[in-house]
Amino acid sequence: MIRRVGAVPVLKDQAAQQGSVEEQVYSELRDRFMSGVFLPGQVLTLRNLAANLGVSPMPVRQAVRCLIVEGALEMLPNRTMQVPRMTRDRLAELLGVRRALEGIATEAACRVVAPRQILALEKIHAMSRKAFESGDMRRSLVMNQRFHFALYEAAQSTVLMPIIQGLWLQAGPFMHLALSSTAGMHWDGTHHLELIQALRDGDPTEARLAIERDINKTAEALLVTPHFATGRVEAPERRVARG
Amino acid sequence: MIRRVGAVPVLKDQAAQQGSVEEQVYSELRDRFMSGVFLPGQVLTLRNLAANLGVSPMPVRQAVRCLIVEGALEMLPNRTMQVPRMTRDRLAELLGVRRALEGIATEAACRVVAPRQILALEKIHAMSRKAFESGDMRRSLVMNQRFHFALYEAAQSTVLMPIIQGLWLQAGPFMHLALSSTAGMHWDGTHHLELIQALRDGDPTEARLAIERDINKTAEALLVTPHFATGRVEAPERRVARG
DNA sequence: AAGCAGCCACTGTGATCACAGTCTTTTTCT
DNA sequence: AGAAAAAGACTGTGATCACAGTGGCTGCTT
Repeated sequence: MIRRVGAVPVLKDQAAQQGSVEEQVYSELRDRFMSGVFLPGQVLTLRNLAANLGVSPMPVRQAVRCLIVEGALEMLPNRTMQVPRMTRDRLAELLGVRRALEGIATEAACRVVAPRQILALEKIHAMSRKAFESGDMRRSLVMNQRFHFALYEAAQSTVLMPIIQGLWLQAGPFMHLALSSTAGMHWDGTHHLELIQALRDGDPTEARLAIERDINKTAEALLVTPHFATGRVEAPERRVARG
Repeated sequence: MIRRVGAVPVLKDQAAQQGSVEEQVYSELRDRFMSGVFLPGQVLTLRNLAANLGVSPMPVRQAVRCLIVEGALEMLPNRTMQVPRMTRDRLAELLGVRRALEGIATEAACRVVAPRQILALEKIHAMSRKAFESGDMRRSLVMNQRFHFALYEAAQSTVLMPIIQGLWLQAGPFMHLALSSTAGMHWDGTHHLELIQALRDGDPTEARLAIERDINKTAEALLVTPHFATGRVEAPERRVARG
């Protein structure tokens, strides 16, 4: 990638990283959504994102369009884009669909998972626990996400995986906003251990139940937070310097 | 919309139809996927689509990118785009997810559906039956799709609806290829009537079972067709005349 | 006549420019 | 001083151009 004067290239410009600039932008923006960089209600503009990423507005346009289609971003009637605010109803729906689809994915994964993958899950869970105990909720959340995705990846479903990723993408900004504070302290990874045991036992039904319990636990923690959409603006646009 | 010389404007250029050109293109392409205009394996190019729709390649680029993200379109390593071929495994996955999500949507719809909407469903079902009996499988399939979406729309879920649409979008080209022939003759709308009755009775569980039976019936019809991806090309690119 | 090299049409991608809206801010008038 | 109006900055959108990579076709060479 070509460095441009006056820009801050955030994208790794390692040789031939992968694919087109638009794909890199898309991937980078997804990461930001999943890791809580963007806040619910925050307004994004094409040119600001482009300048921030050190690329022209063109690839950003397409990436942003895709994010809108996925529901990760919202287009207001004014044609301005903002990361959606969360309502209780919408969150309940998202968690309900997650429960159904991640349950299916977990059953499928349990039938084909390799011992090596179970070990990887244990490792990720340990990192999540460690971050949790040291109070780094942000990191704990990211590792929790990696745990779930590592599990579903074992199912090798090209149908389920993109849909589940889309669900996390939609819930990402709110989850980080709600759980990065001390409100997230109610969560512990108990159900992850139950899941791992079920995988070892080769018991798909129990594995599914463990994941459902985990999602229910997350739901309990999320539904009691006071961060739902109200009338006021939660995260005003962070304007960049001009001139 | 401005008519351009030498082009065939397919998009309705009624005054201020809705939104941007890109949205119209996106909507039009979705309709084509859902109505069997595109065949599995068919290769699409930006400039051909643009010429065909009577617009510049720019809005088509973004619309196509969104379709790729949704899984309706596939990008080959050559960076050419083709509508994905279907495999038995992939179809089974799609139908499995459909069963889960449309089951949830049906239960939700059953709880809030209005008598007027049930009447609308009966009307759509009648049209589907009529087309079916007159041998117009293409139209029967489209009406069947409208039946399902009218049902799920009653659930008013902004989470479920886009996902279900995405699933139909992915299966659309193959369904039309497989069922437009006499192979689709095994299907009848029996389960639709059972569903309508369950809606009248206000019995969500029975409504869900009726939809699941309907999807299973579709699955039986689809899985016996010989149209799955093989080595040979099923639908070579339809090239347009060149100057 | 068969094989290989070179050419040409065509692909998606990215940048730049122009334009019509919207929203804020400033200016002007009462 | 307050309200209305106009000017200006900034938004997403679309069109056009340039470019590198790919594929297939043509025509020369052996």
